[in-house]
Amino acid sequence: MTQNTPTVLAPDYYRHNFDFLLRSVRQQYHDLLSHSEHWWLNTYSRLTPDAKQLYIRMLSRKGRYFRVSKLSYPEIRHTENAIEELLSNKFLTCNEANWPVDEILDLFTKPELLKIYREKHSPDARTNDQALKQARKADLTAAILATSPAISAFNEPIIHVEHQAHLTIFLLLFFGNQYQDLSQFVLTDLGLHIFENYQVDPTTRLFQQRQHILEWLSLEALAAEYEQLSLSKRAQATRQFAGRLPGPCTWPPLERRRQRLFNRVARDLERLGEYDLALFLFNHSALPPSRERRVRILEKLQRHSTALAICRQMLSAPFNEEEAEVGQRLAHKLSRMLNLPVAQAIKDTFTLETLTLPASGERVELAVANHYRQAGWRVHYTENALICGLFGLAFWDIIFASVSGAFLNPFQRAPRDMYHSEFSERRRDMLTARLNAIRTESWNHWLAVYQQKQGITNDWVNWAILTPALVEETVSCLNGEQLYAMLSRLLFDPRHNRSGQPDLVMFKSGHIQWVEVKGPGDTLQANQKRWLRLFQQLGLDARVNHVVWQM
DNA sequence: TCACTCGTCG
DNA sequence: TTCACACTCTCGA
DNA sequence: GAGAGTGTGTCTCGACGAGTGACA
Ligand SMILES: [Mn+2]
Ligand SMILES: [Mn+2]
Repeated sequence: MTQNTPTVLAPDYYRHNFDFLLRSVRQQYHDLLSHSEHWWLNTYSRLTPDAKQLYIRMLSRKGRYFRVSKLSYPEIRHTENAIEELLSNKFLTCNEANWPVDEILDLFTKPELLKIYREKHSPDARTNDQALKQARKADLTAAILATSPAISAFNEPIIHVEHQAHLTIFLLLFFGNQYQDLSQFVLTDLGLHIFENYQVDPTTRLFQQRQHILEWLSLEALAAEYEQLSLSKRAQATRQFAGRLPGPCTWPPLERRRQRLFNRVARDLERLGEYDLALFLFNHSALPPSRERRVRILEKLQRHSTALAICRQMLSAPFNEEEAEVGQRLAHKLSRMLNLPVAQAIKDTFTLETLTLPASGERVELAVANHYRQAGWRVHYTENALICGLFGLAFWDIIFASVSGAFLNPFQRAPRDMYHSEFSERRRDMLTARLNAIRTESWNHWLAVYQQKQGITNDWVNWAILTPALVEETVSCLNGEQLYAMLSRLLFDPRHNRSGQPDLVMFKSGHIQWVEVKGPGDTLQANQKRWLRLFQQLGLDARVNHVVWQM
């Protein structure tokens, strides 16, 4: 953990990163880019370094509007000239009459807004003036907005950065997601994020058609719009939004996203009591919890036998373990209502123990950890980091193996198909061989992989929690059969089985014990029960400690 | 005056 | 772009 | 007491500084 490595970057580092992004996308997606995007690329390439850099600086900042006085960078020599150049190339616009005044008012500080306000008002309106000085910035903005001021009222040129949408598309094409951006480059250069040196596949593209790009963006825009709208919790607006949801997509990744949005909207409609429309939307989604929600709505509507039929589907072809269990519970409940025979549900028999601890104000998990330390245990508060970490070490080379379409850029923490069934299917032989080697204890390179890969970003490994001593002690306490079973469970459903691992793991005289801590009012979650059941089957010591604070 | 948030930047 | 917990409410063993 | 529903606090890369607004 040595952070004192002051990496010094060239003053124009961000231009090189930006150029790299543009070059990569042009190479890979040349034929899918629009005329406008090609024009943008070509125009950009002819700009002077100063103009390029100022443009990138603006693209990297928040918002679309800027005050010229707020654009000052030591590495850009002649800002005024750069602005002129960008204006004449249509990369910037200046002081247009139809701009939204509220967005521009946000660029000014409260004292500046007060000055603008006073210039527009005669000085005899003193009473109001005093009130505004005390007011919040938002109120002041509203007061100025009410006077519908012209752009000239700001006494300073305002500029607008153009073609932000092109950058959004380029980032999407490059990263293949919505959350990584230009800052990823500098974080990597500084060594804050280190990625595995896997083989990037330049032949496989995420997007095959222009249409997919456009659908992706419009779906994201729709989802973002809904995010805002859903805060209002109004039935009328939500119903209207539902009418604007798009039809099916042929491309699976898009279709998944579309169904996620359907589930979100349908869930809100259900909360608002709009059961028919909610049912309709859930019907168009195969993603959990679509079937569960349909059953619950049908139950509320007293349509018990229809609900039971959906339960049967959940049980015969469950999407995951969670859905199977929920289906079981709901089927049980509905069968009783319909006077059908029901099988007695099997109860869990976990080791439960109540601990009475002095109230200390610290996290309940830490209090329990200290309790066990006093009894001579070496305790680690790991939650999901331990077994997930072992998974990451055991399969490191397979996770980052070169599989077509798995790696699109150098900044991935997992292959694209990590959380889909394709991950196992396409690496079956390698995974089976590794799993068997672990089962027979002939693969035992946990620490070697740890030393070799320490610090490299892997979606499965949290290096801060997973220490070498923890790895060593854990694998020495578990036999091959137990490790095999745990890793198989993660591999069976990497997306859902990642979570629910016990809070604490502890060691004493060659013995390993897992403890799930439950504070007052907390109970075991379904995913936690599933891991505890596996520990039980494997003959491992796992217990649930309920904590009562001592008064 | 001071704690806190937010945006910026390497 | 989660995951686990805190808190509340409602049933039905 | 279990199950269900809803909401919240964490994750954020971290240093830094301007601005804000609640306090005296
Ligand atoms: Mn926990
Ligand atoms: Mn816990």
